[in-house]
Amino acid sequence: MARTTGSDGEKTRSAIDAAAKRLIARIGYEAMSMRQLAEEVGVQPAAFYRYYPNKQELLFSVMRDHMERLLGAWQQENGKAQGVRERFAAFIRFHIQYHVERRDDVHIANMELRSLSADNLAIIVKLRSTYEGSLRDILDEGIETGAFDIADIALTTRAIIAMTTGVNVWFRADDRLTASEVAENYVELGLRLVGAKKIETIAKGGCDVPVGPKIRSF
Amino acid sequence: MARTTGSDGEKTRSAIDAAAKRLIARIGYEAMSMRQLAEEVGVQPAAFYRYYPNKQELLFSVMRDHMERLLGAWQQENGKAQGVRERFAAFIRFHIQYHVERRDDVHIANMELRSLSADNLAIIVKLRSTYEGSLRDILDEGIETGAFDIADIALTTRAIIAMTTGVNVWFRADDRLTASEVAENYVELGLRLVGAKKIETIAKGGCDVPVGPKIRSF
DNA sequence: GAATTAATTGAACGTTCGTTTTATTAGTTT
DNA sequence: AAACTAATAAAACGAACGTTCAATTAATTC
Repeated sequence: MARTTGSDGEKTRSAIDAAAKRLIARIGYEAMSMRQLAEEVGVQPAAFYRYYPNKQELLFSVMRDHMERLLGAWQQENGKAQGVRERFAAFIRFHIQYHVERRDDVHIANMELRSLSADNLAIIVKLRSTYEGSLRDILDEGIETGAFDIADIALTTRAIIAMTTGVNVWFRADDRLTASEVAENYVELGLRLVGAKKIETIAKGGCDVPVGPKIRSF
Repeated sequence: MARTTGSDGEKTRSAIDAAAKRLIARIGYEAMSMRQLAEEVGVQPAAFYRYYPNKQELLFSVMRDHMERLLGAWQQENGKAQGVRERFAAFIRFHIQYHVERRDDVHIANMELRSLSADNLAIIVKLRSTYEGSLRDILDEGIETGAFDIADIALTTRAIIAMTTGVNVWFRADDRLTASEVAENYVELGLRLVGAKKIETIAKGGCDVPVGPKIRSF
């Protein structure tokens, strides 16, 4: 046999992408064989090479696409919020929602950096630090305006990224908490981390009574 | 050739362990070949099988040993601290110090779970949740005694674990912060996360003025 | 010093790896 | 309907994989 009836380059390409994401997220890039990928797509291994020059380029493409989509989505969201506190909350909401919605993409981006070639790694790391830098900018602004109380910005930025990204490890859609409930919990945790003062508190010069979300664990 | 002069089973075993940890941490379990490992040790590939039945058992051994060492070390540390607040601080200090001291072990434990067989995974996951459970116990106690203010214990536990474990990703020994400086910063962040009240505050029924460590970022 | 055990080598096993080449058919254009 | 392009299959490439086996030498025991 050769070309199959109803075969379509675009459909095959996206089928390859989808299958690759699933497989890489599940078993890892190194563990995924091209034959495994081909079978998942329902095609012979050789067909892959019409769409990508090699396995490495597939991984890079998946990660680059994800990072650019992530950055674009956040830039769109970033403009909406008014005030540092709300911008900070918006970042955390966005970050967690996005992570939950595109689990595989995010998981690959977090786990497969070491499988990238040196050149590709440099590109992805740059995109990643652009994204993380946008959180840092919010913390900077929060300090300048006096809304936040932060001892070490770089360290706190990393702490928040790690904390929120960690959701991806344990979150399941059928859990007791929905994605937005988790997000709201993390907004509160984040506000605590940055030492956010209540808006009235800043004006009055008073002090905060900690208020958390109403959801309690069992 | 056959047995080499000065060859010693114990030394070879620990050389294999050390090389394996380095390699797996650096390039990953799947990416590490037995020939690569053997060369790193300075031995022929076949020599490995005198010490481990197969590659999987090596990974499992590395991870089990690490988890048991971690648990043992924390149990030793756990008894010392007085009061919930100090116990909590001790956990964070311990966790970060241990992570910094045994980077490779921790990195492997975090990254290579998916490369374990089902049976081995179950054992490691159990050890892991025992460790994380000991943090949760501290949070529970903090809530009961009124020292902490936490909306969702399970979620906050995970947030703290993720935040502190994340140190391993970016910490370098030659960074601007020493391990214990980082640890102290994270103790403050942790206390914020759990809504810890100052000891005097609890008695007086007053409110907190956030106080962070003195180290500022540049 | 002979017998035994410990530690390793060198060569090979069959399998799977990522990838390439060539041929063949499906769809599109002229 | 002929010519052309797109999309695939089938088969094979050499290299590398984890692992096994038999032979060999070093160290230890008797």
